[in-house]
Amino acid sequence: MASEANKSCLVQKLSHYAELDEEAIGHLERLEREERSYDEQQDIYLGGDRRDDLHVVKKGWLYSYTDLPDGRRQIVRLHHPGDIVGFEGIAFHHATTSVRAAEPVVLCPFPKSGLDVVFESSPKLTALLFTLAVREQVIFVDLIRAMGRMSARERLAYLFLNLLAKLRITNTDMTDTCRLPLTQTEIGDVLGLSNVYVSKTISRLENDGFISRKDGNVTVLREDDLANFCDFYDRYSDMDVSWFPQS
Amino acid sequence: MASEANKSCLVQKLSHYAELDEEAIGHLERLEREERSYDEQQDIYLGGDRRDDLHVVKKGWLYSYTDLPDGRRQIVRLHHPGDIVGFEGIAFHHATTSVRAAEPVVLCPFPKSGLDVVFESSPKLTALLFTLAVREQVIFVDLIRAMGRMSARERLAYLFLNLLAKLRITNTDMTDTCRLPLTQTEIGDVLGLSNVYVSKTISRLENDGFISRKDGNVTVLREDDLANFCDFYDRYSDMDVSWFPQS
DNA sequence: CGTTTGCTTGAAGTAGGTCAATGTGAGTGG
DNA sequence: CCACTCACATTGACCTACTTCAAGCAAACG
Repeated sequence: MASEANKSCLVQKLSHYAELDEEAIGHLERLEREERSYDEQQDIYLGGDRRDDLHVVKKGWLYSYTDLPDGRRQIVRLHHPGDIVGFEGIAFHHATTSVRAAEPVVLCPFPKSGLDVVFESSPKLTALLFTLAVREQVIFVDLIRAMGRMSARERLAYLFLNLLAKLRITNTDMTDTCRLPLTQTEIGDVLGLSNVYVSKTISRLENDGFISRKDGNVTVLREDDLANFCDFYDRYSDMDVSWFPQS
Repeated sequence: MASEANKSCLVQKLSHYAELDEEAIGHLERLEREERSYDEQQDIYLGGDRRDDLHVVKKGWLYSYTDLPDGRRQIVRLHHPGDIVGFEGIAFHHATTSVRAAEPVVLCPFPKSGLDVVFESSPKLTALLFTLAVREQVIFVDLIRAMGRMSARERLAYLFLNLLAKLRITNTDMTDTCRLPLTQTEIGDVLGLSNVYVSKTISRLENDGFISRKDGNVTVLREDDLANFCDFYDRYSDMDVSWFPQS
């Protein structure tokens, strides 16, 4: 169906970790049958909503966030093409976070039951999804570590490196530059900082020659130094798939 | 095998969410065949270690933590009886965190392959474990929210409430008091605070009549007020298990 | 071409950190 | 049973990384 060039991001991402047969690929492509577009800053759903479907991200960045009663906000996860949004809906009847488009996006909604089919027919895909869920936990742990014990400078370094590592999985041609369609207020809400201090700290990182900025793109200039500086581990490139069932 | 009274904590915990048949229970009990004791402050394993087995907690509290190169430490997870420790080992060859006993503990080690058996023979148990992995993500998200956007006072309130909610699952007779076998330095390392400020903040919470302390126990005096104060959600009591396969 | 939205920069305020002294059991050895 | 120690908790004084407030600016947009 899909040409090699614009192969589904989801398939592309999952294939990075395990070889999938025709049947498994068929299952995945069926999850992306329907398409829906959303405007920049539009909420896809809100925390507390009753949820029955998940989404595959086809295009654009979005994020999951929660508001505190008094208006403080925390962004807890950035979503990129190939990600599945709304997995938490499997464990709870109601959404625990809200999801918003950071820029114009295209999503493919599919019902929870679409996953049942995957679980029942492909042990290998089940193992992979399970592994991804566990990997996600590790990424949260890294963020907790950054927010609990690192300075603003280190947290920003962590954010940039993590973005690069993640995006490289689906953009194999990517080098050290990536688009950053987030306001500084949003970046602050990811890292638990104020927009003002994000601005000051990014400027300092730039002056010190660690990164550079141009037209909403960030370039990481001294990746090794930065990784060392914030003790960064790439959680995307190698996972243990040796125990997966054959099919 | 086990009498009703000292039924396995793992079985007890999982049974809270879904009815398990004899066979499934048998699988779980097999995971707790072997027992091993550890002293207070002893490390079970260290981040970076090659890991081939997981552990069921039989007795005592332990925690997962990571050190930064310069000695700062972040505790990322508290483990209690009935928890499975080391799930992350499924996604990576090497441990991503270290695990240490907060007090004398008893663990039941079992090989990764013990899980394979579960996956292959019980779809229902697989679904449950998957759901628990997702639920764990939500709990991490709550912690990220607390660390990113809440004051020390709110974070401590969150910690106490979360502990109560979690422990009530396996201790059905528990009311509003729980043991707290952690030093204030350890509590600080959980919440991203210094030991000194933990001391000051807990004292304030006590003076204000929210909690009381006695012999290493904490009592939550005004649970509703506290929950309101830190916008707490109990993630333990109700999960969506409606979609689970029948067996 | 005015309005809005986001970035920058500076000045002033504060939550929480660090340092240091003192207190207080719990365990240990004599 | 007492002295000694050691690990923790407490408390106060001082410090700083961050926040908040506020003003000015630039780019995007109707």
